[in-house]
Amino acid sequence: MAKQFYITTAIDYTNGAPHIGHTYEKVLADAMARFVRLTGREVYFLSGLDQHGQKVQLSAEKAGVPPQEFVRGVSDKFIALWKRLNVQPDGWVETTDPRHQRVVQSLLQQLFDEGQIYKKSFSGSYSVRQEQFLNDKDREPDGSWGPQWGLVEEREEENYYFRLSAHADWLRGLLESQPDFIFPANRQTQLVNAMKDSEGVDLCISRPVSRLSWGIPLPFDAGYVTFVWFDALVNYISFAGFRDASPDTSGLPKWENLWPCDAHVIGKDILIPAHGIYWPIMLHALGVPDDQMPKILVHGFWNIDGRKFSKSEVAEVKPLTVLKDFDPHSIADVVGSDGLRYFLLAEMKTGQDSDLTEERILFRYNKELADILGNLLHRTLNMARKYLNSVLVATDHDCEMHQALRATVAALPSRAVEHMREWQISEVLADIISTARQANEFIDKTAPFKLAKDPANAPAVASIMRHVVETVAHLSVMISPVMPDTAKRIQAQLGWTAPDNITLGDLKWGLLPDGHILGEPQPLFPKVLPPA
RNA sequence: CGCGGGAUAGAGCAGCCCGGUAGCUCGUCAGGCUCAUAACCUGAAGGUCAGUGGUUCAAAUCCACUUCCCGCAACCA
Repeated sequence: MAKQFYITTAIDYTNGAPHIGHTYEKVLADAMARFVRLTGREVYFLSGLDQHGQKVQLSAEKAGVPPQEFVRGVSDKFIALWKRLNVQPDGWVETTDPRHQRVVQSLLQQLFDEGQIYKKSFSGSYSVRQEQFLNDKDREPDGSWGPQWGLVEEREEENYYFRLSAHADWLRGLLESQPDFIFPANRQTQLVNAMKDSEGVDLCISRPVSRLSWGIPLPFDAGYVTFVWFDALVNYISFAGFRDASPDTSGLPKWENLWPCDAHVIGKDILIPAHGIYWPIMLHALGVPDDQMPKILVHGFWNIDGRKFSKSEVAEVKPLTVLKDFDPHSIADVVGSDGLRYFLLAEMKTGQDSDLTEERILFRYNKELADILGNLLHRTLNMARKYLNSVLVATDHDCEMHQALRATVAALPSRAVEHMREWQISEVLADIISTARQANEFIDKTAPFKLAKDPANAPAVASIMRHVVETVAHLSVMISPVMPDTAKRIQAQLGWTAPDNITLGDLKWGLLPDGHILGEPQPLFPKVLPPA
């Protein structure tokens, strides 16, 4: 079996409800997965949730429920949102899964046995209320500890550490020899720079059970649980069937078919140090060879009014007219789940930051989706019904404009593949909308609504209609990775269904055969107008 | 001299790697069309490409410096 295309997302922390940032990343990865499938390659898409840790434990206590119950509630919110937005991973991570815990413990035991994990003590300022050590970053401008920390005292604690520093030179070498380890390239530069002045610092991987009980116990010391890194990051391999000799591997894929990962899709906030330093070094320490290192795709953030997205600042945003707020559900309520998917992927150039504004959301929806694409289908089906009784027939009629339209459509797949080499989905979408514009222009220039007045022009009218309808059929397939529901709705109106396993290579002119009967026109994207 | 990104028509962006008198979408103004979700198509106005200096026959594009904006700053044990 050929190696599958393996794509993952960061796993989201189950401490609060999903917001637009979580949503973008999952929609991006989902569209990437669907696109790669459209090229004919098998794909395994993994996503999920990080459920352990201090904050979850505290939030659960505050809510007065056991952590399991708290985590379940938040997890279900993520699951419901992904379902609504057609984010469909093949594998689903929940770090409380026993299959995951077994792999984590096995890895830790291996590293402990090899002497890569050791115990040492640390002393520092400790906030009793927040149950955590503080550092200088947490101080107020005047150097004092803020009231949110409560009583701060000096405390000493023993913990387990992973010998991260022992592998720093190896990582520097890897970054030099594999310049495409991280995309976009400037992120790799940033990482290399960040490592220049790195000192010999090791990674703390544990917490005493007395402080943190909601986690995976260390296999070699029952007094501690695993702290974040060896729990969360390991999901990428534990749920990929790594070390699947354990008794229960039900539902897990075959490791040999997946690894190495083709794209760890993450936000720029967790590249350094987690995914850029800890993760490759962990893999290296575990014996993963250099040519089996994963690829990392770093995406940007959504800004609101030019500033970083933050809950406290949302209130200062200029008033919205039709959106309730920028919650993913609120946006989908107005422009639909595909409208939201389209906006997120059309608006952001993969790897960079973008602004999130109501104006842009409505523009993308009303102008591009409703006016250009939706209206194209609508006007065409309407004319086909009037002039052709909705039946496609063969004619010899042809001219330069027909040829030009066919050429544009024929070039779409290869252009899309080219753009997707750097995951520029926004460019693929721009091509699709541009093609729809060309089809609108084609209609205006050839004017079938005028030709139809004279029966002698019947072949020309039939040919024009057929060209536009065929174009829309191609567009429906091209746009399906981003708007899966819309693709189906377009096809339903065309009276056509693309085969489930259709690939870009199947997109030859003539998807709709002679005698094909078109369906009824129905506005695809009802306009969203602000209240008067 | 901490690191990275950005500064291009009223707005949002592309072009910069591989120098050759600036492009896309929206908005504005004017026109066309009438099949269509008051949708579609065409044309026009609008920019000395943040600033200064340098390299060059020629710079938005290369180099240096400056200004402003955004984000990050691994050791949260």
